[in-house]
Amino acid sequence: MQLAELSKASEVSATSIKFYLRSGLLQPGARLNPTRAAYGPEHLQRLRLIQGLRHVVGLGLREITIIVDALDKADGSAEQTLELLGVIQSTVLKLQGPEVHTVEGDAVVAELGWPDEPSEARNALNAHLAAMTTAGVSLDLATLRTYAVAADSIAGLDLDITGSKPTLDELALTAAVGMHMHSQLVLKMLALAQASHAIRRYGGRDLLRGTEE
Amino acid sequence: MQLAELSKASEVSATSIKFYLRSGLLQPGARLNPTRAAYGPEHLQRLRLIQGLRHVVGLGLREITIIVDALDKADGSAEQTLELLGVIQSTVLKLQGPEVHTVEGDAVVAELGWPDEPSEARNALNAHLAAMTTAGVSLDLATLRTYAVAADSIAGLDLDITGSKPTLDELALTAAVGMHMHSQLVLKMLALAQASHAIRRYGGRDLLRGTEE
DNA sequence: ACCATTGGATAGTACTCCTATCCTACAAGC
DNA sequence: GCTTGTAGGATAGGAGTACTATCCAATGGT
Repeated sequence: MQLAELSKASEVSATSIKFYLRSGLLQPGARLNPTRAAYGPEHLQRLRLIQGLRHVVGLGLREITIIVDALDKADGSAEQTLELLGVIQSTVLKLQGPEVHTVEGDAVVAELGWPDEPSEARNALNAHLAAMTTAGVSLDLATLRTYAVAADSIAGLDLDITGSKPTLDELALTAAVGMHMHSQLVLKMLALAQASHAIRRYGGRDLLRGTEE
Repeated sequence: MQLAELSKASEVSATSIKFYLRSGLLQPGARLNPTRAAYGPEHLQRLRLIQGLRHVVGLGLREITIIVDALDKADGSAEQTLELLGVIQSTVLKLQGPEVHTVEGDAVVAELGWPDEPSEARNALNAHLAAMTTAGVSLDLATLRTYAVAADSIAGLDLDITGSKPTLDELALTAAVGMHMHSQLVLKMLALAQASHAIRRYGGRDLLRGTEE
């Protein structure tokens, strides 16, 4: 398979494929001679992954690069695949941040019986709790506990990402799309729940109590 | 207060303020003469709102324009303030989408006893459910119910946005920052919960079951 | 041998969010 | 009254992202 064929099969323009090659998102094909290269099904798969991460999950090229690099490092062993899924989680859910520590985070972990181990997710939670305090958004431990219990009940459900995906690229795409879709679903469900509560409480009016009027 | 003073008070460069004026994000000041205008505290407030929406919530200028326009239409009555909060919710949580209808959405609303009324949030949920089906992300009703119950338990908590904010601009900023921070908190909590479940289940390894190796 | 194609590289486009600069009128001090 | 300086309007430029179009020499199939 050469460039034109790869382009047609993936529905990505030849120029865009060249662009991805230059950007390091796509491995170069096997060089046949100085001006020709052959691409295989792995390139098609990678292109599908890139397109999915780009247009379904909405990641930028820099973020896609992170996932693709992790993918190229992984060899298919369970350890490295778990590591890969961790990279995907932190990239899709934008967990990156400086290392922070908060008492509230520890309290939640202890209370829910979650393993007391450092992780990017835990650090992101801590960093966000600190940011909320900085931004002056009040948050008591009872609220946090409610969030944690809700998250705990959800978390048992959507881990079955790893059905029977033949390639790591497909696994990565399924995992990323699944994480993105589920997290967005939770957000939207939350929005509807809030709107519903507001309507039920105030009958569509009188939401404000302490305002003028 | 003239441009330079407004700039110093708001910590926004004079050129940026001019840019916001051109973009319609900031109302023009009271014209003193053809080349001079006076700005009041409402301009300072508006700038603080813009900066907060831009850098804390991470909205684009187009989205900020939507909120600012809703703000300028609102007169402080309860109805219009509720409407304003709806606009803020749908902008901050990115709920906009085409009108869709799904049976799952109706089932959730019925089951949770939420009022059976159309809303942007409900529509966004329906649209997202349809998108998940299209993307091939499996989702059974039991999972959806778990999400809904979790959302329901959370929703009762963070509606107390409307403490005693003297101006609509301050109310809008507090509401937007609160919604953003809480939704991100839920996402991060969910990530930690998932990571914790994974560690607890697999002891940090053997996450994969149906893969090679 | 020939002509289209390949792949490499450079430059340009579209979009967003500013920032720098220029210009002219006006205000205030002397 | 005159100079100096600042306001405010407008235009152009700049940085970042994600492509897209074009050019070109080497080459492969016919």
